[in-house]
Amino acid sequence: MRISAMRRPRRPASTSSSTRRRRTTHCVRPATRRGRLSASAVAAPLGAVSFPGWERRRNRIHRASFAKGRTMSAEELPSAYDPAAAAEKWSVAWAKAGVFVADPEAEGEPYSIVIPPPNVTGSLHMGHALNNTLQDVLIRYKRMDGFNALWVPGVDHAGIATQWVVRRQIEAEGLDFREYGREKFLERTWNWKGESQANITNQLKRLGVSCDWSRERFTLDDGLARAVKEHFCKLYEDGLIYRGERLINWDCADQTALSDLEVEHDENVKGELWSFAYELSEGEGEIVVATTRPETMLGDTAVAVHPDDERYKHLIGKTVKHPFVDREIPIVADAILVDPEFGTGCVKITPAHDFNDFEVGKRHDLPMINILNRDGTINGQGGQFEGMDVPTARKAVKAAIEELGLFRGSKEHLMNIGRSQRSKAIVEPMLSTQWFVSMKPLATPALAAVELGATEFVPKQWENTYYAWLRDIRDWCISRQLWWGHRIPAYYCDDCGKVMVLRDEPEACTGCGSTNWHQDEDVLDTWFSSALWPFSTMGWPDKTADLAKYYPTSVLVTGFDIIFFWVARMMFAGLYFTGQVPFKDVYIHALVRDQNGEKMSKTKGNVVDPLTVIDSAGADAFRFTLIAFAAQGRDVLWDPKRVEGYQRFTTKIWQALRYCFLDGEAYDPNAPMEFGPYEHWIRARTGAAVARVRTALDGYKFNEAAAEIYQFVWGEYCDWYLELSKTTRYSDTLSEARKNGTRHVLFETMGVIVRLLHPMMPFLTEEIWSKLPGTPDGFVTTAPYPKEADFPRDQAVLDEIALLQQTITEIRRIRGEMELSPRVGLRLLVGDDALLAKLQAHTQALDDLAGVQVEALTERPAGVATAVVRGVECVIPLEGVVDFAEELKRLDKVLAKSEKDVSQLERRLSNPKFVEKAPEDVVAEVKEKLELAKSRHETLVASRARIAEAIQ
RNA sequence: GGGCGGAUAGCUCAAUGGGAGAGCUUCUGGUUUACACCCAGACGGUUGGGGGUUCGAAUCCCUCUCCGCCCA
Repeated sequence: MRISAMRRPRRPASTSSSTRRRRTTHCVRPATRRGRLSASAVAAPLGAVSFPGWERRRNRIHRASFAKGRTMSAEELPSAYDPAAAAEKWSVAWAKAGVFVADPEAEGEPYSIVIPPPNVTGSLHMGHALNNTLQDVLIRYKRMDGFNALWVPGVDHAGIATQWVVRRQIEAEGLDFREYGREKFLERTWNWKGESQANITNQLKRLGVSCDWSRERFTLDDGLARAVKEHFCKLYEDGLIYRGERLINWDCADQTALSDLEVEHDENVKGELWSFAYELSEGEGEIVVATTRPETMLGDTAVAVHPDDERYKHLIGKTVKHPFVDREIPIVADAILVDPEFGTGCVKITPAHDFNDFEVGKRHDLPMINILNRDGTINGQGGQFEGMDVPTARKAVKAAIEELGLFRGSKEHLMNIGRSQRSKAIVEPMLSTQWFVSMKPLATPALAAVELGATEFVPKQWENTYYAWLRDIRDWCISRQLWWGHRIPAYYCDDCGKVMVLRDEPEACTGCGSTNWHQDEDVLDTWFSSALWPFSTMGWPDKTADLAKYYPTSVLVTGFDIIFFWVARMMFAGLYFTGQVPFKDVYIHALVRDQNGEKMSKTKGNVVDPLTVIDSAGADAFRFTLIAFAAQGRDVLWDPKRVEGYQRFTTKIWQALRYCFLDGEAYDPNAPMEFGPYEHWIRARTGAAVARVRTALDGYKFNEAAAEIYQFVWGEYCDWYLELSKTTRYSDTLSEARKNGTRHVLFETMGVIVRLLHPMMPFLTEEIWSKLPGTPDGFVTTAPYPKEADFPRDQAVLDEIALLQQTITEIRRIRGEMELSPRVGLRLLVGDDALLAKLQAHTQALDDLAGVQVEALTERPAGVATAVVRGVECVIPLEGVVDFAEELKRLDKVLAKSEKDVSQLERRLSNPKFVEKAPEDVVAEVKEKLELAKSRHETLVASRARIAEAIQ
């Protein structure tokens, strides 16, 4: 049964306070208010902003402002935060002031990061947004914390990826890529690079990153080209780069060699295991082999059997006849490759087109016959099949073999197909002359550096990935038959054929003196230049001030997908050329996926564009969302709802700021000020929050740092301190010094909040900082990061306010559960003098926040609701207000919970082994909990009995 | 074939051996103004299944199921 409506006067106990509040309110609402507000609303910058998501809201809020006519302070505060305007304003201001430009001569321990350079293939995706947000959090945190911080930005030419993009553009115009020509292509690609770089830079700036743009680099710029030449020449001189004919992965679409890492494998593709017979050259008989690639038989140079296989032992050393080309093929014994259990136990060997067969070829000194042209068609070695592409040749070979009667059956077979990561074309293993890096000597120190802890991965588990690759490393094919990239600094004499590897073009052949020479047409693998990034961007191979100050870098922030491609290669290049690891920490973050956990990709159409999110929610909310999602070792499943939530967080902060400014004019930082318990409390809580945020950031626990700030701002500062501050602000018994103290702490705490939050929400915090009174001039960007030691820890006041909070929460719960309107004024009768005294120190707060008047429990009214605070019974007289059957029901529910609490705690303590073996403090804690639970339970039982009695 | 990661409230995610939290959603009550993008309160869980270690397990070990990734 619902209570009868009983209007509760604002302050039942003291009507004076309510009139007083009105008076106070009048003080901050001068008669001229209306005129001022209209003017300021017209002048507000909001109208000029094109910001789709905020349009509706802004209009509404502005109408509300007109209607309400609130005055802030001497400086009118806009009624809503405008993220687009703030972003624009502060990006320009920071750039103009050069606050992110690092000075190696300046003081401060160095803290440096080099950006993982985005590819100039277009624009940035969510993964980049996450990656750069995390770096910005770190660099802003450290910069504020007194470090000499440098964050080097830049972009990567991304050879094959960019070439592919531009090639598609050319082909979309109906032109042939090869005919287009190298020179024209390069010109066009440079233009594209300019566009893409501008696009990326703009995106990064919109995100609010604090890179040092004066140091922006590009992997193909002059300085880095010099570094790459040095890299190549030094390794060559040291015998770690060689040119040789090896089996490589050939991309027939791009017509280039690829490294092992650039090949993706499609798993469990349905294919055909196709068998045919080779007839013995001499005598009767045949040997049956099976293959998934019948056309490769054109390059077969052996058939292998297991040496112990009785079926074929007698054939070892004999030959079979190739049906299409004039070639005798030996039958060899190979125990490593051949599994006698699989198929017929005979394996055709094509050393020039299969990695396993290549090894067999080396073991048995077999001829290696390349049957493919660069474009993937069959060459002259293929006889009658010359000129066909692979699929055509496959059909034709099968038909021809069937015609000869050598076909021996076919069955379905699941297999893996290698494809080019970029062109998606099927990769053909092919014998080819390329440049390689000897990896073993480079990998060893790179492994040791991580094993010994010179570089640490976070989370640590990624070190296993790194180890696994480096321990099983193969030589790195670095030449690419592309046009976009660093040209290999190798020169060939046209007369004597001498190979010269030089930092500068030769005047003449160093062998024969001829001036007829040509440079290698090929370019280097992109990662060959990226490997140098941490030091090439700082001026290496010169000895620069930047290198001296900022190298090795402090941390590399990147995704796990390029641990092999990039992280490992930077490690061995860094160690080889500088003798130092390139970074102390490697923070590996997750991939951003869509809500279904799928990788975002253009083909799936599930891509979320960072700029769209920034446009609708603002960079601050967007960044905060990414940070809150960035739990270690877990993928980020993008959820638009979360952005909305954090957008509301920005609003909440802004509204809190407006509250601080309510009588901002009255605040005087130089006037006398005193702090009350609430001021002492929030300052102690602030110190604790600062400590937690710092701990989280120091351990790369980005999501924890975000959660701590969110909880502190919303759950403590707004929900409690702001409400409690009203009791002081609107009081007419408290001194002006107390009120000034409250205003001071409101602003002071807001100042701490914006500094704590700045690395995550740079624009909002800078905007607020610029408006806060009592803060030093300058940007929050360069203000000191808060320290725990700045705030006194006052355990007594923490306990006092915790008690107040518990009491208020208990009463609110009773109100909620019994559906008592907040308008209904209640009395709270406390049955313990000590508790009563403590609560009476907060009568105003209990009235404002819980709507109760605190009194001693002298006589017990017939009908009450019961709250138990610290084991003490507090009753709320409810006669005529509430149905006691309801209260009985409610108490039964509470009792059930309380009983469960007690029995659980008792069970734990009744276990002698627990008391014996568990740490003392744990046992003591449980005992204490039990005492509390018991006394609470007893009180509740007694209360219930009294109510039951009253009903009868 | 080898390796790694994940499975926790309806949803998205936290919680590094001391009886599981947040946001969103849902439900109840509230606009006497910092904020309805708000406030107050409630509901919601055999932490994928099974076994083990331990006084005590979401957490450590084994095993099974499902999902994702890397390598060969």
